[in-house]
Amino acid sequence: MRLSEGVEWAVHCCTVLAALPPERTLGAGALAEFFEVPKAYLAKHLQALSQHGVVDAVPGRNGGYRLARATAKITLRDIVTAIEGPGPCFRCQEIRRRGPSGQPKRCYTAPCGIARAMWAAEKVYLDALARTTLAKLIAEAAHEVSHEQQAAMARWLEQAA
Amino acid sequence: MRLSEGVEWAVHCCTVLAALPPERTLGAGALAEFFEVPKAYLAKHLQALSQHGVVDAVPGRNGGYRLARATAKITLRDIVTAIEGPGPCFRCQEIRRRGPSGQPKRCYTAPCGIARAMWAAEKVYLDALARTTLAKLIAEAAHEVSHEQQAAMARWLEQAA
DNA sequence: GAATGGGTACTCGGATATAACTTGTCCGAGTCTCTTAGG
DNA sequence: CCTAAGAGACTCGGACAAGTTATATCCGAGTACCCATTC
Repeated sequence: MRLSEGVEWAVHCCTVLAALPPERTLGAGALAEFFEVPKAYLAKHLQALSQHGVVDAVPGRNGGYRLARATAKITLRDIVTAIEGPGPCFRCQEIRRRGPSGQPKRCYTAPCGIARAMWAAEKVYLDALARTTLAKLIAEAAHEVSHEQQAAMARWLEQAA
Repeated sequence: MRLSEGVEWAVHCCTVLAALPPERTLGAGALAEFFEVPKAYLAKHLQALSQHGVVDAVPGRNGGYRLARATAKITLRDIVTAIEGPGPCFRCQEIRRRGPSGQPKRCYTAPCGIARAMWAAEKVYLDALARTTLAKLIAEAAHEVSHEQQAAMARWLEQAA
């Protein structure tokens, strides 16, 4: 089990977008330059965020991306789900039905207990992600990141305007 | 993010091994027949379980696998970790250091807040898996599975002896 | 009849191909801006 | 001077390859059993 590195990219991009003045946007190219990642591939992930309503995409010359709603309303779960897809990590293949001691399908009404346990753990995981808002992440970072770097980021945002 | 289907195979195999009389073993071939899965590939996963101390492998003619300890001492976390590997799902690439506003490495002492949040969620997930013992799964299944199927499984275990 | 040595059959274990998915790239559709020509 | 039309440039969006991991397979090493031979 391994998450796509696109998740890390997406979350970081959202924190940068959160620093923008209202209505301003930032293009995939600018974000790719900011993080030194392949532009086209980052664009793919931003596209996923856009399709899931995490960010808004503005087409046209001065277009780009901006957060679709307030940082307090965006959670890590939203971003992870957008990048990784909605399906559960554990896919029950119902192998209990197969083999010599398997029974007809009608005998299996409830989901397999193993699958239920795995899904319950996944729910706990996603709930934990849902409790972490983008606003909380940014507030934490504000205390930890040096003023120097925050200034450097502000300067970069200006020149990228 | 997607778990290997080997996880499902491994857990089901453990429940079958738990039904064996003490000291009896079951080979990879028998388990593969029971679940109608490719024998060689299942063997690979059983090998992983063996290396992580979940099951014991007995070589030789009447050899095979048996649980390494009591079902109450084996958790879903043990099995998932054995199959999927020990590393975290989220691998922080430290992209915060990169790009035009990145700072020298010494400026980043604590792990990235994003990574901390992701890892905290993973810990919750693994803790949930660790609370689900094999004994609990089997006890639940005993109430749900029909007596007919339990008898079929017992018969199969006899003829596989 | 009992013991022993060897052959055989069955087991696990790791090294080896194939398939699927993640990663990475490219080009087309659409939109805003700037320029320029005309009124 | 103001307006408006058109070209241009920059944006997102989906379609198209390459690399890596998961899937599937095979063959070798080792062990216990079975049987024949011998005492």
